[in-house]
Amino acid sequence: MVTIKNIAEMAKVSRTTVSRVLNNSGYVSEDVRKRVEKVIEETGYIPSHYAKSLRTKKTKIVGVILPTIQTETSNRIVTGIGKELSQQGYEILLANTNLNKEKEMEYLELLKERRVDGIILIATNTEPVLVEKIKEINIPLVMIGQAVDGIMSVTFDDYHAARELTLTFIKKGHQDIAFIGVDETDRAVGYLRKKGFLDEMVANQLKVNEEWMQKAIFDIDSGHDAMEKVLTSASTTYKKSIPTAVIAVTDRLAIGAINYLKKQGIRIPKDMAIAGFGASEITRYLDPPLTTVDYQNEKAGEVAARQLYNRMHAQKCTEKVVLDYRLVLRKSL
Amino acid sequence: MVTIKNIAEMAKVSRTTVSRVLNNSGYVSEDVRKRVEKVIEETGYIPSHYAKSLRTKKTKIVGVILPTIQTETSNRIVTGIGKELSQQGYEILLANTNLNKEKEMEYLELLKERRVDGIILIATNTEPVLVEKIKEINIPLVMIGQAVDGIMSVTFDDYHAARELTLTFIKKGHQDIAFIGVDETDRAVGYLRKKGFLDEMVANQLKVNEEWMQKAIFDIDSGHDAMEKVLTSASTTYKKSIPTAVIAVTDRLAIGAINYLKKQGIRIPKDMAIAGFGASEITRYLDPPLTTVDYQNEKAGEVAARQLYNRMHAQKCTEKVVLDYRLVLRKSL
DNA sequence: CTGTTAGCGCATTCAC
DNA sequence: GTGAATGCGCTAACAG
Repeated sequence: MVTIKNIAEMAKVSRTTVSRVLNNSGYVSEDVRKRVEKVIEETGYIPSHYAKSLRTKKTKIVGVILPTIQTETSNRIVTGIGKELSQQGYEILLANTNLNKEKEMEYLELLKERRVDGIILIATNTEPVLVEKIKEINIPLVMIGQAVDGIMSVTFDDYHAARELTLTFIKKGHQDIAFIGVDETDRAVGYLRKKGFLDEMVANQLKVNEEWMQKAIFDIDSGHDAMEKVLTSASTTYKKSIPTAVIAVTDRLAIGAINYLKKQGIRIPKDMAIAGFGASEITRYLDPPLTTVDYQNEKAGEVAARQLYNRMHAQKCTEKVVLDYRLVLRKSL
Repeated sequence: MVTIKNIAEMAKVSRTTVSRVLNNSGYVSEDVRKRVEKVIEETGYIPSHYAKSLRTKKTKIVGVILPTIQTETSNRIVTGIGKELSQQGYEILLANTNLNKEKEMEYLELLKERRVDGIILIATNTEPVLVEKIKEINIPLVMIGQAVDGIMSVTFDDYHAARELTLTFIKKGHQDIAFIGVDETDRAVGYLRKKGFLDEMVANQLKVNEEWMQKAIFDIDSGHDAMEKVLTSASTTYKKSIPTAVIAVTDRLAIGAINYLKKQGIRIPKDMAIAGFGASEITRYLDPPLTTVDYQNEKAGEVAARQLYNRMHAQKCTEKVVLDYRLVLRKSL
């Protein structure tokens, strides 16, 4: 492997000079520069970035911890991060936990070991141990999707999105609305979206039937099963009534629910209106197209990256950014 | 930042000894080890990986170059790579070209600069400049999705998958089959899948109507438009006939096509049978469920990672692996 | 404008 | 078992 030393010898200059032309720093006369560049060209020399890092204390690497790469949300966020960061000459070290919470902690250590300049954490939980660890490793970090005191974050306005979506249902005349949620340890998706729904119902003097509130996990089939439970529970209670609408906290859950509804011959939106969250691409092509909430995930990634960049360069930067959302009203409602 | 030197001083041993306990190498007496470990624990010392790399010439990082992270295919491949590699203590440096071919070359240089131990390239083309660059940088590399002489690769059996899928259509009685492809510079998806289709048609003495062979790009709407062209061209020719089936080279294209068909009131599969490639999750939940080809992308990622690992450790490893596929027959056919 | 010197944090001889 | 010495490839004072 050819090094800066070799180049220096071949060009009959000092290593410092080579370093100077490499980094365009300091003054180098035109002919010396030419000479050095020629040698570099000939040898195909490419400087070692980590040797440089050892000196400069900057790796120009940002670690991105995510729960799974297999969702559109993650994809878009990572795309956004990548676009923004690559412009600044940073690369991304991928840390995919595959939904394993323990790995989140491990990766935090690992990224510290790698001396990444910053970390972006696409979070699914806000447990104290995690928060503690984050503060312990002491690396600029911004969290996406969940907000925690003392940690920079970019979040979505889950609460108000849920409220507005619910209100839209109500305005359309729906009073009996079912809800498919997820565990509340996911504060953003599990807790806030549910709270938004409930608060808006109450604000409109509407009761919520406990049996129509189902909890699912993050996959399509789970949405199917939750929908089934809503309808079968309805038929076994004294009320014998059925909701006229259902809100699912993710598009995938909504897709699962739709699947069940279609199997039962329940027409959408005539017999049952439905909506999801996330604006995944496919929702536009469903039959009928699904009403959903667009959070502009890619933008979230960009914003987070920019926040991190500012933080890494000790510029002023707000602690918390809450991103806007956009209701995407389609035929399913 | 606390370093190995500090630890050594605090534990009243030499740096060498600290290094020994860190790497479990050489002999260290039990009490000295305890002492050192205690100091490490107290200080929260985490060794610098890149300083280590400078000495060992191993970064334990693998670069993954991909055209886009926004497709299920990529996701699954990356997931597979990640699972396999993390077991071996490697991390992934993400290089997302966002479908920009020039960036492919840039990233190759960049990864060289970062001194990654190996590279996995999810390729969309096999242009000579790219191949040349790959050989020039001289880093263990395995390509996924495309095969090139002299480069290790993991590919899918696109040709035979296309043939078998086509044969399945024919056996169901279809003779007039349309085809939605992509540009042939993508040898695997564009060229091989098309060739498989054509060869199988010919092998069964079936003619292919030129106007039913449409070329699209990689998005859903493009599938919609291609389908439209197939049907409108059909109605303007002297034949006045319409195909009874259509094969799209990706699931997304198929979804777009289905969208158009439904708008036109054409029933699937009664009036028009259809199939795609890729086995994306959603195909299972479409109405009707879409027949497709499962390439086991995650496995491809794993295999590629294992191949790369072997290559990096100078073990014997086959140059080219061709993965099996599986037809997923569903109601759309 | 250019070279000398020094050292980043670590692993690896080679002595003892 | 342990330590001293050395150098990986690079940048950053500091002279000149």
